[in-house]
Amino acid sequence: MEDKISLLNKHLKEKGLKSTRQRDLIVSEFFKRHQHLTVEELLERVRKIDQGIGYATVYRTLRLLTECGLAFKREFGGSARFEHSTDHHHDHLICLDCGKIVEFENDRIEKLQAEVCQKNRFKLINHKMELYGYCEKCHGKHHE
Amino acid sequence: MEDKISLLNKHLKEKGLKSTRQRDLIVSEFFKRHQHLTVEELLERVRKIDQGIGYATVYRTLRLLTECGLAFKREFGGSARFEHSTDHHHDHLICLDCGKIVEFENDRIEKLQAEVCQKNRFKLINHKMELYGYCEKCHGKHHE
DNA sequence: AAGAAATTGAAAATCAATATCAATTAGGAA
DNA sequence: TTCCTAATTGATATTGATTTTCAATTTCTT
Ligand SMILES: [Mn+2]
Ligand SMILES: [Mn+2]
Ligand SMILES: [Zn+2]
Ligand SMILES: [Zn+2]
Repeated sequence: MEDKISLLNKHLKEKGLKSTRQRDLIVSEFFKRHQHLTVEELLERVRKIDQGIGYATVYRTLRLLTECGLAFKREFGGSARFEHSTDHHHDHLICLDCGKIVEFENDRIEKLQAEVCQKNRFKLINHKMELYGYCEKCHGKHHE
Repeated sequence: MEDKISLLNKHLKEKGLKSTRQRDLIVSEFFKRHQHLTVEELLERVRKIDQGIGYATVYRTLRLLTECGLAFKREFGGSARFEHSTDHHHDHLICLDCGKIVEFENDRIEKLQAEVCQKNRFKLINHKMELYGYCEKCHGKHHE
């Protein structure tokens, strides 16, 4: 977390941007743990500490983090979610019932995706793979 | 196309829904060829034939087709796109420059996805896989 | 032909996200 | 420190896509 914040500060300096009480709070809450948060959820958390944080400021801060490569924006449907950026690419399993998100990496799939692109003469830039289903707990529920 | 329309009529009867001039036109334009159309694009086409079609009616008709399994809704970013439903599941390659959409099926990837779900004890319901990049033509352009 | 229920188009409402703007704040220069 | 300017903030308005509302019209069954 410290290195992430110093990377951000470096970015701010370079771009002539400023460090503010609100920005610092939002960033430090965001980096507390690796999760996939909506703007709304992060806003809720920072407001527990500073009542007056504006809605737009959270949007702006997450955009800033995304732009400087410290956060990834995910569009799973509904509101966008943001997570800490990671060294390795990963994809997601999403529970249709409770919303649980599980991350996975699968090199074999990635290789096959590259093959598909080659076959179709596409230069692959990025991809989105989301597996939707029911997590163990929720699947159990459905069978009473 | 005929069978699709008779399937739709069957669905309408069952649900006590009606066949209208507008609905029929929108449906027949939609089924003319297999494409991935936005509401806007389909509206444009039907308005060449009937000026007065309202855009809410196109939304409503595409929702109807989706609900009765005759259309798939795709969310590639920006406005939603709709395509004819197909027997076999397929995924998409999307050109970031010209928007070209190429369909593909890859059983090996599907198998691996199922494996990932098993490993994580998820019951897989559906998935989304979109490969974004540059088609041959557009990749060429970028290297002048 | 009559009547009930569905449908239509226009306009308003919704939802997530972005832009606007006056007031405030940060941080480098003096 | 104090000044100054540019960046930032929060509230609010706006946007873009989609859905809803509603009065007028149409369909379809009797
Ligand atoms: Mn993740
Ligand atoms: Mn398709
Ligand atoms: Zn679950
Ligand atoms: Zn292209």
